[in-house]
Amino acid sequence: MVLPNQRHERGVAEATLRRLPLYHRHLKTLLESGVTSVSCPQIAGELALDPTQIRKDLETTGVTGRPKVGYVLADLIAHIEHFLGWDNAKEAFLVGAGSLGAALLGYMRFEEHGMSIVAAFDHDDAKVGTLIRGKHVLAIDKLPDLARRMHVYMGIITVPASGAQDVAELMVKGGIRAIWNFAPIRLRLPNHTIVHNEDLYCSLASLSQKLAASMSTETGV
Amino acid sequence: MVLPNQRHERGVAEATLRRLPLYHRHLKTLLESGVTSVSCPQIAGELALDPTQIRKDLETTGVTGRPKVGYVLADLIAHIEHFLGWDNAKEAFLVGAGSLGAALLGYMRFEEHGMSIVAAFDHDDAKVGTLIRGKHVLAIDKLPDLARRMHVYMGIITVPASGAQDVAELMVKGGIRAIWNFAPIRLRLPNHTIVHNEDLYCSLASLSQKLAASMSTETGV
DNA sequence: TAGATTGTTAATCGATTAACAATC
DNA sequence: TAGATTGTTAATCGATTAACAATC
Repeated sequence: MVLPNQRHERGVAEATLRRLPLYHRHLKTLLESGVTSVSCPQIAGELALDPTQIRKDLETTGVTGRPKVGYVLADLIAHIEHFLGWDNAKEAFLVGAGSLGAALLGYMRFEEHGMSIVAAFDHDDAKVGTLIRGKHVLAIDKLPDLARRMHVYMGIITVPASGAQDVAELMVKGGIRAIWNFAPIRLRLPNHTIVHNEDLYCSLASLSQKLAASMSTETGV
Repeated sequence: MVLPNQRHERGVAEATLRRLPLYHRHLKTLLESGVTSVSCPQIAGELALDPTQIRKDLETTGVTGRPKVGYVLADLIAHIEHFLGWDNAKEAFLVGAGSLGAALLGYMRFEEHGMSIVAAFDHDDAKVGTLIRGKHVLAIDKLPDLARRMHVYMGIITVPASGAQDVAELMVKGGIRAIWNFAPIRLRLPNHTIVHNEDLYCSLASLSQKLAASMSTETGV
């Protein structure tokens, strides 16, 4: 039997974490258009979602609103950004300067979303020492030391599946705690490491199944 | 009140659709190593998942096994591939030949996962007419006609958010039914269109929140 | 046969949705 | 005040997990 542990705060629902950025993006556009306050039913109408669900989601960020009025827009945005850690961007190392890695290195606006890629790593000597999208490419074996010295806690893996486990272990060795893994493989890491898998094949599966189902169901239309 | 409709088959759980590729990948490696049959408890042990959940997931593909023995490996793989539509790869058009688009064009093995990218589209005249990763880049306005003539039903959007809605509407106009959207924006499309959003900012949110939470919780360790 | 695993039904759990009092 | 919206509690829904009979 597991005793309740005060330290071990109840994790936030994954679904909520994935909806908050949606609200955030919409609220930012509202802010730009000069709006100063907003209500859940309003957001719900504009995003075609359920107002109660939105209220529950916003509640997790700790923001409070006023009946009849709604929320102060700037306040709401600030709460979401703080809750997601976006107001304090974490530096990240990216490993695997291939085409996908290069694309991510060039992604603008990760800074506004809690992450700043400060360097890339690759095992290819031809790439080491060069700049890709303005970011230095370093040799992989430098990673653990550098991560520790620079206090980098976030890593992105964009190497092929075959090399991902080794890269992940180097990251953990360097004290990295959160890994965004784009390699199509399940990493085996210590439990305290936070891993988010961005497995495109898994993602594609739901789309292809639904399309296949829709193609086979139709007989006439 | 909604009457039960035999045509409208109950949708498969999204979570199941996302786990099937995991099993598939693992089973393929088992197949390569010469294994011919496999049981749920075995898979569960190797992937650190629950055996009952795996059995339920496999059940949705329609495969049947034998008590005590398990499933015939080749049979199981074939059922997953058929269920996901991977045994009959759909042709796809990709719009937005930027760095992310180019990375996807170069992705090997989409063919084994139900999708074959046959051409790319871009509004940049400098790119139109060239080859990227061996795929022709065409002018965007050619898309609807070509999609209809070639019977292409799947589209991938890798343009910036500002252009995504227009691209999506062109796709729908061309008869495309399933869209894999990498642009960070919610598309407004007819209900019959299947959309899968691959919003990296939303995805990053869960990772950054968990990291931020873990950084703030620790006082000593 | 004994034992392990499938197939299936029931129980649990968590997230979504509904209901409603408090309040501005 | 009347009406709309928040905050919160209860009900519903669906997915996960457990239980167990059938079977090889």
